[in-house]
Order: sequence, then structure tokens, then C-alpha cells
Amino acid sequence: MGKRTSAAEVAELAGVSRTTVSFVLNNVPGMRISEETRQRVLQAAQLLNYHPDSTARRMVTGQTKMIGFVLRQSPDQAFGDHFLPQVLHGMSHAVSAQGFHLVFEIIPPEDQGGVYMKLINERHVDGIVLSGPRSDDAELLRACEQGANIVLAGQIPGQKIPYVDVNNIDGAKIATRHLISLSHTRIGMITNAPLAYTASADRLAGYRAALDEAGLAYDETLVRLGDFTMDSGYKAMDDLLTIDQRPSAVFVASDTVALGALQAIQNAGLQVPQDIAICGFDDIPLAKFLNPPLTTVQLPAYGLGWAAADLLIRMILNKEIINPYVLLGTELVVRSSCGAPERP
Amino acid sequence: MGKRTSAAEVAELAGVSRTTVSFVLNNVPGMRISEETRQRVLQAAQLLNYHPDSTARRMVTGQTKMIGFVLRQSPDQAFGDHFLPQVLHGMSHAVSAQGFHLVFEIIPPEDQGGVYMKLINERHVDGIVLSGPRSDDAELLRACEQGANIVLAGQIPGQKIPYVDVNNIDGAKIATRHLISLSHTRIGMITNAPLAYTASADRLAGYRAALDEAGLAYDETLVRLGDFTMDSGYKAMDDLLTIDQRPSAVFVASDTVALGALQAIQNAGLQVPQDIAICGFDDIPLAKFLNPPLTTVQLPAYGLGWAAADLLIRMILNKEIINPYVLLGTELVVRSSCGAPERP
DNA sequence: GAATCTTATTAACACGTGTTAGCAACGCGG
DNA sequence: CCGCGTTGCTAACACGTGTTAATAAGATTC
Repeated sequence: MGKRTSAAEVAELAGVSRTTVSFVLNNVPGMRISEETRQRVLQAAQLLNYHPDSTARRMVTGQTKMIGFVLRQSPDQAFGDHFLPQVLHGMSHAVSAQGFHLVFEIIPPEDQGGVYMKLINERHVDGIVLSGPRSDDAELLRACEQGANIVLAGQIPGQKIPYVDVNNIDGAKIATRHLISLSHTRIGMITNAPLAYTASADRLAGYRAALDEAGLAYDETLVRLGDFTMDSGYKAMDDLLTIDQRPSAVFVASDTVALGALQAIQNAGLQVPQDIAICGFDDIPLAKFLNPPLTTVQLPAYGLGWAAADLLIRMILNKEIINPYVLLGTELVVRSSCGAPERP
Repeated sequence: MGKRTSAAEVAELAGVSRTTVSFVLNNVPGMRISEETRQRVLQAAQLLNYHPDSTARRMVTGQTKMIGFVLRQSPDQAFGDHFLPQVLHGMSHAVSAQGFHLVFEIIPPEDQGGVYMKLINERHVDGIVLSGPRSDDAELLRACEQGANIVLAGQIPGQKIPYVDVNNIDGAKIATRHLISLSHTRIGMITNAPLAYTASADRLAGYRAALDEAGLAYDETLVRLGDFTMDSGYKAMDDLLTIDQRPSAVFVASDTVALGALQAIQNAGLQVPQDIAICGFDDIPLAKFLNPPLTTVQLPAYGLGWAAADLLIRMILNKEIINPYVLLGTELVVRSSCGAPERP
């Protein structure tokens, strides 16, 4: 590993002071440097292959120019995580556009101690995006109280901490409206998760809102709870098929859960969409390869990452913030599982 | 944002020098500190909620305790990346086990300038794991020449740069052997990518080796080239089906490509595995949900991430390195697309 | 010709830590 | 009383940079 070259060595080679080197290389405005010395400095820097030491720069500026992305996830969950790569792309773009870097950290789901707070406390980063926040995370609340730069990916109900999230209510509304527009009047729903999860409750609320605005009655005998897994979807749908006057369409608030529901329908000898229409949520990569291809609501994964990082950096730089509570819109991806004509 | 507390303030509160604070908090061996002052310092530190500033520490130790993970990937590719989350889990574990942190950076596929080298040059990190290295990357070769700490995820043929990779030859051998063990003698192959890619050439080599050891002749009329996509798999398989004496089994060196191949087979009115057996490579999440579920070779994504980070950190810390060229083994996942009885 | 302004450059400080070399106090053998 | 080892602690340096205040030389003004 070749010795690093410091600004002092560049200064010596160019025959000027280290201060001048700094002024030239940083293009400090207001500092009068003659064109001749400017060139000498630039050449010397190039010749010595000089790169300023970010650590020393952090020391004096007080900024690390780094943000953390803390992901609460078990290794098991990782296998089924279809969106992380896109989220990371979004973050990476936003981050490098501002000259920042991204520190990535995974913490176990059960962690409550706020291990990740070391990132801020020891000043490895200027702020963090926290994915999967827990409402019982005392460290988190205290840190936000003290003005730490934190943006949530997801929400904690009741807490006014800046966040970026999907507009789940709206997404569910769009999906349900689609089913209604296809003349369905008995529309079932299977949630993506227990209602303790904000996203789950919101998607249920969106479903109800769509029924309301169409003048359809909400019938809770048509609603079942999923819990992330295919299995839960299978059971829920199996159950829905046994009631008399079974629904002619179902909105399943998670593609993974919908996968199970689809199997239950087909195992019962029924056809999708002829006998039952089904609409999912998330648009996982697999959705378009299902048989039939699944109509679903697209999760704006890239946008989530981008918006979260951008908001956080605005906070760090004290830039103007229009709205610290960002809800991203969704889009319906029409395929053939609802019987609608495919849109190009 | 509350003012940070420095070691000096802790020292003042405890009534000792800053040096003593440093000795106590770092448990410096050989330094005699009386139990009484030790306690005073610890209490003061706790009371003031002191956390040492990593930047200042970096300054004096010369180590950043960070490694970079540079991923060469376009946003389009991200959607089809099924392994990144697992790779990151592996890295994250290895990294935090050694008290390091991970800096994540994405660069566009066409980048040749070595933008990512800024991570090392400006000393943001102590070393990097580079995914998707290009053999025409001049910056990379020069940096390695100069002794930079770099580990490749993947290989550059002919260059002796430390790397971690899947044992593609072995994986392909295992897959082909499986087909042979099911009494197939005319076994076709569709590669995952053009042969310029090491992984692709190696998987082809493994396929040939398995044929060899079974005494089966290599017949290049049974081999087609894929290029990552489903479409390429569809075309390749469609083509294979037209030759006389079509193969009774096919090894497709990528699950995604196999997806297309499967469609081609089924569109031709043939049954899998009755008419043609098919074995994939990668074990993407979707594989087990295909119809029929796809027998395939599991890519050790978690292990790749772990091993790469671990090797890099060993290099950084000058620890003993048994072998800087790591090839990870694979495992066959038997499902029903080859007609073998499923293993539990 | 003295006073003032402009131009080009630099000396010196600050950031917060790890660490080496050294200092004062004390006990103990002679 | 002197010399010496031990114990407990600290002063001072180093790390590489950004930035403020100051300096010297030359140009301009009155």
C-alpha cells in the first residue's frame, strides 16, 4: 500500500503554502490566486495523485457526508425480500447526487436496544433512514426528541417523526375500484398482515373507502386476515370459499399471500378470473409469471428509497422541506387475473 | 441536535486528565489506574452520555473500520436481482462481527473510470468488495498493483486478484450428473450467458466434465447460448426442439433462462418432466413455485457475501489468509422438474 | 511622498482522539 | 539521607484538513 500524499507535499512541490493548495483545489470563492500558481498547484496535485483525506475533512467540517440505512430484517426474511435492490438503487442515486455515501446496516427484528444508534452517537453518519421502526423503540423516540436526523421508512402511528411510506389507503382503493369497475359487487378481501401493522390497517381502510364511494355495503364476513405468508393466504381463501354466496372477486393485499389464495382457488377446481377475480398488492417479480398473470398494485420501491434518502439529506443540510411526511402514490398493473383487457 | 460531549468534558467532570479517560474507556493494558478513579471516569462518561467520535479516532488510528461494497448494476437489473438481500446479510454479519461497517455503492454497468476508487483514494473505507469486475478496468488493475485492499465478487480470468466466487464448474457438474443418474443420455444445455463471461464458460465446462466422466460424448448440436433473459431461453429451447432426436433432458444454467425454456416446452405441447426433464441453476425464489417446481442448483448467496467481507477484512487486518481465491460449493435442490423423487 | 486600497499569499488555530515519554509521590533497602 | 523501583497519572505530540486573520508587495489616490 503506497504512502498517501498529503496536501503539504503538494504545497512543497508547487512551491506554495498548504493554504494555497486548499484554496485552489476547493475553488474557494473570494480568494485571489494568480492563474500561474493555480496551474502549478493543479499540476503538482495531479502529478502526486493527490486525494484529500475524507477523515481529516470530516474532522474540520463536522459533517461525515454519510447517511445510514438501517434495515430490520432476519436472514429468513431476506430470501423473500423482492424490493431491497430497488430501494437501494433509489437511495444510492439520491445519496450520490448530493455527494453523500451510504452506510448499510442490518439489525435483527427483536433488537430493541437501538444498536443502530451507535451510527449516530459515534458520528459515523449524519443521519439515518430506519426501516421497520417499532413503536416500543425507546431509544428512537429519545433520539428524535433530541433532534437527531432520522427518517422512517414506514410509520409509527401517533408519532410525528418524518417518514416516507407508500400510500396504502390509496393503493387499496385503486385495486378495489378496479374490481368494482368490472361489475363485481361481492368483493372479498384478505389482508397482508395482522391489523396491528399500519400498512395492513390502511389497506383495509382503502378497501372500505372504495366500497363506500360505490355505494356497496361493507360486509365483514367477506374479510380475512393474512400474515405475510402463502399459507395464510391459502387458508383464508379456503375459508372464504365455504361461505354461501361466495365473493366473485377478492382483493388480496399482498402478492405473496395472493399466491396462496390462488392455489386454494385452483385446488377447489375453480377458474381465475372466470369464477373468481383476484387482485394483489406489491407487484413482486413473480406476479407476471403466475398463471394467470396477476393484476396487482405496484409498490414504488425505487421511489421509496430515493425519497427517504433525499428527505434525510435535506434535513441534514437544513434545506427547505416542503413536507416531512411523504406518501408515495401507486399504480395499478392490469394483467389477466381480474378478467379486464390488458393495457399495453 | 444537542451538543456532543467530548472526552475532555468527561475528564473535567471526573477530575482527571483526558488521557486517563482514554485509558479507562479503552481498557488500555499495562496502564495502572486505581479502581476509584476508574469508577469515577465510568460514571462521568455514563452521566454525560459520552460516545467517542469515530472521525477523530479514524484520524489517529489511520483505520476507517469501514469496507465498501461496490455493485455494478443498472436499475433495470435490480428488479431481477434475487440474491442481493442475502449477499448483504452475509456481508453485514461478517462485517459487524469484526467491528466494521459497510458502505454500499452502486455504479452503472458502463462505468470504466473507476469512480468507486474514490472510496479508497479519499479514505472513506479501508478496502472494497467489487462485484461485477471488468477485465478492461485499468484503474482496478493499477490499484491492486499498488497493494490496495480489494476483493472481487466474481473473477477476472488471468488476473491474480483475491476473489470469492461460486464453484460454477462443480455446480454444473452436479446438475448434469443428476440428469445422468436419471438415465438420460441425450442431455442438452442452454448457457446462462455468452461464453465471454467466466461463469458461463465454467458452467459449460462442468456440463462437459460430467458427460465425460459418464462416458457420454459431448455433442455441440445440443448446446445453445442464453443471455440472461427469459426470451433467450425461449428461443434456445424452441430451437433445440426442432432438431431430430431432440434431447430428453436439458440443463439450463440459469433459472431465469430456464423460465423461458419451460414456456417453450409447454407451448410445444410437451410435458415436463415426462417428455423433457429440465434442471436449472441459481434457485431463484420463484423456482419452487413453477409448474412443475424446478430442480436447480442453489447459489450460496449468503456465503458469498460473508466470505468476501471476511476475506477482505483479514487482508486489512493483516491476519493469516489460508487462501485468497475462494470457491464456494453449491447444493442441488431436487424438485419435480426432472422426474426424480423429491428429497425432504 | 504619504496614505489608502488591491492583490497574492501565508501563519496559525481548531477539530477530538490515541499514544509516548515523563513526572511526582511513595515505599524500601542501604 | 540517598538511590531506586513502583504506582498513578498527565503534558504534549500527531493525524490532515478548512478557514480566519494577518502580512508583504505593488498600485492608486490625494
